[in-house]
Amino acid sequence: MRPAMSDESDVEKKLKDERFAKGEKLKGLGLNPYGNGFRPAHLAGDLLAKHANDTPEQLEATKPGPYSIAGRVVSVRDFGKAGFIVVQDRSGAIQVHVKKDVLGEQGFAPYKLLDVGDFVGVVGTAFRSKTGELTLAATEYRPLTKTLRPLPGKFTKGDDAEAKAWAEKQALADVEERYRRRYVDLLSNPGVKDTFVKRTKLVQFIRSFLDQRGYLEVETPMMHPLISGAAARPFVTHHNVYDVDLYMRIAPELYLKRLVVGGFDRVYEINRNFRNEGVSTKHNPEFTMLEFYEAYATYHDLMDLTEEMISAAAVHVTGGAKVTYGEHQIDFGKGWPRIPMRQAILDRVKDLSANDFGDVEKLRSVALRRAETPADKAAVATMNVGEATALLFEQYVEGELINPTFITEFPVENSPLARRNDANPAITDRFELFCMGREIANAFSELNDPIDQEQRFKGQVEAKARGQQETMDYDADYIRALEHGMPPTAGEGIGIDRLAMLLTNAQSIRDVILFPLLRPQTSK
RNA sequence: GGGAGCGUAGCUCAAUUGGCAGAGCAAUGGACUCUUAAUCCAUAGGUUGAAGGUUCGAUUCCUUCCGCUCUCACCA
Repeated sequence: MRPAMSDESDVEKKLKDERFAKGEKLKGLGLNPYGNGFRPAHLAGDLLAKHANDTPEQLEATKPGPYSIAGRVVSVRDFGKAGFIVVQDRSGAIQVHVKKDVLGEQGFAPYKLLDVGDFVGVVGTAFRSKTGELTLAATEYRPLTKTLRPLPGKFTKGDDAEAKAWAEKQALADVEERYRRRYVDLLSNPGVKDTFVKRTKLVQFIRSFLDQRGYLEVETPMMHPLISGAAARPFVTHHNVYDVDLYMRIAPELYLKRLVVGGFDRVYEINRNFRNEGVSTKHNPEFTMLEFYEAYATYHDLMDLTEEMISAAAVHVTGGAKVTYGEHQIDFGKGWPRIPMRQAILDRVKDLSANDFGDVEKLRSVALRRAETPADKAAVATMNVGEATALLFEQYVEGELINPTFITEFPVENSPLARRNDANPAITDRFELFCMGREIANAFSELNDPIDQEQRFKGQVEAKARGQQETMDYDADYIRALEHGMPPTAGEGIGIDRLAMLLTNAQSIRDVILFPLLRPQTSK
C-alpha cells in the first residue's frame, strides 16, 4: 500500500489516490503497473522521418510495420471506444490510434486506465489519419509505468508562434520549483532541454578541439590540503582517518602545472571548482571550469587559440557566429580586439593621460568618482597603482565590452601566478577575455621562476596576515616542482557555465546548470 | 549582509476604494471509433505562505516571521 506522504494538500493526495487506484486496477487485469521487459525496436522521430513522404494510399497498401515504440504519453484524446494518444520518446513524439475493435476487450481495458504522463509501449503499423498525420494503428498496447503525479500544463504539437506562446503560458513558471524539480521543468518548459543539449555540445566541441591539438585530458584532486590557484574563499571538509581538514578546490591550476613539470606539456581538465561565496545569476557555488596549459606557448598564442576555439564553438552550438543575447547581438566572428588595460581605460576616461599611471593620487581621485559606499571610498584611499588601475578598469570599462575583447597587461599586484613582462616588470604577460561585460577567460604566460614565485607566495601570506580573506597558501611542494623546472608555458581558464549562458541566451547561471544549489527545503 | 519586489486551487492566472475567493487547464462521473490545445453535459476542488494587529468586515491596510526572485557588495 502507498506510504503516507507528509506536507501534501488534500487535493494533491486525492489526485494521487485516483491514479494509484488505476494502478491497482491494472494489477486486477494481471498487469504490473511498473512492469519490465518491453523493448521498443523503433524511435518516434525515425518513423516520422522514414514515412515523411509516403501518401495515405501508399501506407494503406503496404501497411508498414509492425513497429514498436515506447515513451511517455503526453496527450490523450479519448472517444470512448477508441482514442488518439501522443507518445514521446527521446527522438520526438508520434501519435498512436488505439481502437477497441482492434485490441479487443482485454487489450483495450488498460488503455481506459491511462493518465497523461504514464509510460506505455505500443506495437502497430503506420498510416495517415484523415488530417494527414502519420500515426501508428496499435495492435498491442502495454502500460509500462503508472504515474501518480500530473504534469503541469498541457502538451501541444503545434510549432507556430501561437501554439508556442500557448504552451509557454501554462508551463511551470515558479522559478524555484523549476530549479528544484528540474525533471518537471525539462518536461514542461519548451527550450530547457535544448539549452542543456547545447551545453553538452559545447563541452564536446572543446574536448575534441583540444584533443586534436595534442592536449591530454586529466583529472586532478578536488580535495586540497592547501588553498591554491585563485583568490577565493574555499569550502572546508574533513578527512576522518587522516584527521585533517581539506579544502574543496577553488582551482586546479597548481596541479596542472605540476603535470607540465612532469612532462605532460599539453594538458587540460574540465571539471568543477567550488567557491564559498555569494550566489547570484552569475555565480553558483560549484561551477565548471576548463583549464589548459601548453608548454612553449605564450599568452599571445593562447589569444589565437581562444579566438579560434570559441568562435568555432559558437558556430557549432548555435549555427552561426552572431549570437543573440538578451537585447544584444554578440559577434563571435574572428578579429577580436586586443587592448592593454591602461589603453582601455584611457579610451573611456578622457581627462586621464598615460603619464597619470605613475600618479597614484590621480588614479585614486578618478576611482573615487564611482566609489559609492564609504567602505569603497576607504578601500580606494589605500590602493597602490596596480590596484587602482584594476579598479578603474572594472568601473569604467568592463561593463562596456559586449563583443569578445581581450584585455592585456594586467598589474602584477593581482596576478600572483603570472609571469612578469620583460619590458615592464609592473605588469604581467596576462589577458582576460570579456564578453557581455563579463569575464569569460583568464590566461597568462606562467611564472616558472621559483625564486619569484616564492616571493609572491610570501606576499600572499602577508596579505592574509593583514586580514585579506581571499589569499593563496604558501605551497612549498609547488616551489619544489618549479625548482625541478617548468618549461616556459602559457595557461588559461575558461568558465564553461558563463560561456554556455552566452551561447544559449540564458540570463541566469541556474539556467545552464541542471541542478543549481538551492537552500534545502524545510517543508513541502 | 544591504535595498526592491513577489507568495491566491495540482498548473497558469483574476478578484474594482477594505465588502459573498473566481476562470481556464488538469481531475471525477457521463456521451462519443479520425482527434490535433478534441467536443458536449454534469460534479468536485481553497487555513489566500505563517502568526499577530487595525476594522462591523482583510486576498487587499499595518507589524513580525518564513520562502523565493531581482539588485548591490564579495567573486568567475
